[in-house]
Amino acid sequence: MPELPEVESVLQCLSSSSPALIGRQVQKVLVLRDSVVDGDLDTLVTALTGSICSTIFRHGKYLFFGFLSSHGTQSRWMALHLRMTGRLFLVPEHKSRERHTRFTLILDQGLALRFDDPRAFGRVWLVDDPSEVTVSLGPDALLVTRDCFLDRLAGLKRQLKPLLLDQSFVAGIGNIYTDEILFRARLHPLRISDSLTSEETTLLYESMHTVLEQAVTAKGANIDGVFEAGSFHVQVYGRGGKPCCLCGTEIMKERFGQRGTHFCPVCQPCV
DNA sequence: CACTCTACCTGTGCGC
DNA sequence: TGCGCACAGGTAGAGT
Repeated sequence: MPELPEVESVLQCLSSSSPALIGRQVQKVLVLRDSVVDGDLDTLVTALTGSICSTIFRHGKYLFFGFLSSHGTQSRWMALHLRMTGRLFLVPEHKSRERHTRFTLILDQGLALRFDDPRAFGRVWLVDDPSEVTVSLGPDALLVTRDCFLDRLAGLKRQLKPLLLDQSFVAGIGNIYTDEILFRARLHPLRISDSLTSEETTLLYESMHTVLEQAVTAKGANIDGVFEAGSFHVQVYGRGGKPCCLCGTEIMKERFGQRGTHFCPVCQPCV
């Protein structure tokens, strides 16, 4: 599932590819499944056709593509969320369609930006300004400073797992990295945020930062070979019943808040 | 405010 | 072999 590190990897791939996405003009918009577009489909197709991609950035798990109209400076933005199984590729135009391709921008120079998504949860939509989306998000989990993190934590009384998953607290962390962060911080997923000592709070921030930095460097997670994209090795996610890499105890898998949660009952004691 | 549940999707892997 | 079904999970929105 693409979380912050995987989305960052997509961004860096699109930004560094040559020939680049930036500067490409959209010749045609192919919508192969209508539900991929949130909002009015015709409006999006009309706005993007003929426009030129001028910038790309990421906030949490969201990607934003800036477009300039070919005749003026009016800018529109395409927001995109990969959800669980979405993938983005900049490909030669003749490879612009696969079995699960939902949406494609046919570009100049024989290129295409292709959005594949087997489970079809991912979405693209048009916004006048990215802030329409980011206003409801917390700061990016990779960029948030320790002081800002501690400020946002203060006064909250919430279970750590749902808190880290809450995109309005910090943006970018999903189910996999939540489990990895809490394992590294040696904190039980159901610990209440206001019960943490200041040392534990700092450890939580440092763990979040370290795990995300390492995963970005590794270009995403590698989960028992399921994900080919990255090489970040998970220590608890998907390892229920297997030995903890620190103490050898069996990793537990339980459902907390409708989500599979993996943790070591010894390294992450319930308090 | 904090939490729970449901809907949205479809490929995978299990039991029978 | 093949069928049915639980499961995976990010987000929105409604409910407790």
